[in-house]
Amino acid sequence: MKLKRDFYERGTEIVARELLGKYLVFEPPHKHFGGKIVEVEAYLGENDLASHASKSRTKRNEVMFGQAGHAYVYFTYGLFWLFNVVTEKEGVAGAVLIRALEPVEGTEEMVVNRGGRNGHFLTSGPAKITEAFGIDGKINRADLCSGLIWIEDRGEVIKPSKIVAAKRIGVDYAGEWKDKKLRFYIKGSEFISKP
DNA sequence: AAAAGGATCACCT
DNA sequence: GGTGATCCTTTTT
Repeated sequence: MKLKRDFYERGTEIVARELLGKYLVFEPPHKHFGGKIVEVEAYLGENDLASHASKSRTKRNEVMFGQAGHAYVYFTYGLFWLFNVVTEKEGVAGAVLIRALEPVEGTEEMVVNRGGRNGHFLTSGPAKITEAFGIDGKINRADLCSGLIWIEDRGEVIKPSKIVAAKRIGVDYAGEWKDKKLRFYIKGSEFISKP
């Protein structure tokens, strides 16, 4: 069942943990993609130097301050789109970066989108996911409580003992925040982006 | 180890 | 309104 607003409208870290084992579903016209979330990162509010929200409100990051349950999709390194989910009450910044999926539905189309790559190369990284699904800036600000893209609970429960907390990837510029254990993944999954 | 690539932001004029 | 450094990555050497 589709996650509702109140799931997202909580603390970023708990939302991140609970997104593990849920399914990201994207349905553009005549297509259907689905994948099980196996790795995420929490990006907190204005104090978190790794978070875009740390430089207070800008045109780019304002969606992070808005209503929970919306998509925050941004472009980086001149090449890649990254998909995040907005958390916290309206007015409080927060987002969860979806870093890795286990491909489940629409995999043939994903292979095409990924230039013929297959297996664990399909969605084992945040920019690989968006390429595989065909997600780009048009999805930015989309409401995950509507019909284009959403996250659903299929009844799987990930035991706390199967969840690993680790430092986030690619944020070594973030001073004292760079080593905080705000990255979470399912232990043993072959689809995570980095061990 | 490093290139690929463009939007964004901080900081100038 | 222009400039330059930077970036929540991926792929290839």
